[in-house]
Amino acid sequence: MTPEEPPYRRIAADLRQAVERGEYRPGQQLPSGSALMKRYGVARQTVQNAFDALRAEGLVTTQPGAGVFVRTKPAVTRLARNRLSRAARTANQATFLGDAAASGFTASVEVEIRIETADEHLADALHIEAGDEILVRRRTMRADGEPVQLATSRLPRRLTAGTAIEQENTGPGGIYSRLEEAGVRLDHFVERVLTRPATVDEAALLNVAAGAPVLVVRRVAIDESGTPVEVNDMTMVGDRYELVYELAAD
Amino acid sequence: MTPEEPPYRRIAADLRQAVERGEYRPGQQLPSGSALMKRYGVARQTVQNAFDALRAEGLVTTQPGAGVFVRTKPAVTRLARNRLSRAARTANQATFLGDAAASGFTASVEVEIRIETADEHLADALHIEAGDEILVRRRTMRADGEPVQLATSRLPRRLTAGTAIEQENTGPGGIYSRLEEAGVRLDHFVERVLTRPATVDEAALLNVAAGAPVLVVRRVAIDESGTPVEVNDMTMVGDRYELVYELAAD
DNA sequence: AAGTGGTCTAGACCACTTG
DNA sequence: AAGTGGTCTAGACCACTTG
Repeated sequence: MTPEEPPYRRIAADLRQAVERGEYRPGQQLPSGSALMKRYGVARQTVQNAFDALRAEGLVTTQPGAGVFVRTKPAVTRLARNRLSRAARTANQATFLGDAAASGFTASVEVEIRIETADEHLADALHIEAGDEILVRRRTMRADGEPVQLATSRLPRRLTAGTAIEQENTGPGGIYSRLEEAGVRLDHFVERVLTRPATVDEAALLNVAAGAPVLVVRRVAIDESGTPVEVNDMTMVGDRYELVYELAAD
Repeated sequence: MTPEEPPYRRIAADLRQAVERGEYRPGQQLPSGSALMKRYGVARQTVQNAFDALRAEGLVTTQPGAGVFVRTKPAVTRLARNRLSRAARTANQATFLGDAAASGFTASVEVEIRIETADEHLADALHIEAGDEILVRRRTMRADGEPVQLATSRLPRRLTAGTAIEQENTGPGGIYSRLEEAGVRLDHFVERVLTRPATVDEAALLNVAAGAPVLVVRRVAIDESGTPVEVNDMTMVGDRYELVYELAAD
């Protein structure tokens, strides 16, 4: 670390404060690189370093050819993740479509369905044998056309063969309702939540900067006998999601 | 966007693949900037851009004066956040210390206790009047000496006056047990989880790069009459936490 | 003492957007 | 046509770590 703050950080701090004071509102353009070079008497790279820092913080977005703009905080998609009860399922259609509608978004989902065989990790998670057939549903969820979530569900093929779970449209209540119709009694779900920087592939699919925070949720559905029947890996754009959980006191 | 990939991205991609192939193991040093300048025939800044990209992804850490190193993935602190039941409380001491012990960390907590008055937002969240006295407990949690979480609890002073909640050490079961002893019947907790890039202040307190993902959790404790009795805002280092929630199927 | 990553200057070219 | 952000070169200095 240098003993005194490097120039690019001072420039970044000045711009940050200006935004916080409301001098530049969300969506508005910040001074251009050239303007800042003159104002501070620095080289191009120094201004670029300041822009990079502000972008990493998520305070601004940059549009090459156009300018640097204060980020408009998008309305949060509130995902009441405890809304997986039977009652909620029979009322709603698919979970994501319900959540998006509740948040005022136009939702769309793209589904790719495949039959694969389980590798060791997945076989372990689903209590099946490696090499067993599994049904894979890969989905891209969009809100107002913008991709906001990638999700991959995997279920033992033995549970899904001949059901609407292998169709694009799984019908009212989604795959959980179809599982129960097929005789599976769901008992509970376990969700593990973590965050990390987006990988390069995720960044491309979700249209965010590489390294931008994503929420990663693995949900496992467990039946009355304690057997896992579905593993759902979800990757959500950090900006667009807020997960809500309710926990009993006893 | 340039039509062909800029040189710094190709350098970053090469290094990423080398790490993925296992050529450089976690903790090991990557080739130095000078070595890469020669190997690729590029300027210092170009190598620096590659390093910056890999750091944003969280793949490497850089130590000025020493080198660029493959990040060692730290053992995850598994926070079974559904462990707020009465039974678990009476068994454990404080929640964080229990979690850390279960994950094999040496935990330490630094507490700062203050009495403040509620601003409008907080008064709204706690169902009290703006200006009412509140007890504020600001904590920094460390695992093996490294800061991993900042937490700020706020409770109406009326509930905490004369209890151990206003002491540094709140005793067995923590503040929830003290609240129940004082006649508060807890009913449930609501946790809202989101992620965002660390602010500059948080980054300094948590010893991470500005913009690194943090998990932000707001927990509200609600009593049997539906009144919120505590608001706890937590900021966790993204790398170090995995939150676990269990949801009933009906 | 030699090597490291971080930052800087001054100047250049590029693809792109805006009026 | 003028302006924008992104990237690059070539060279420099700095504080720091390593042997």
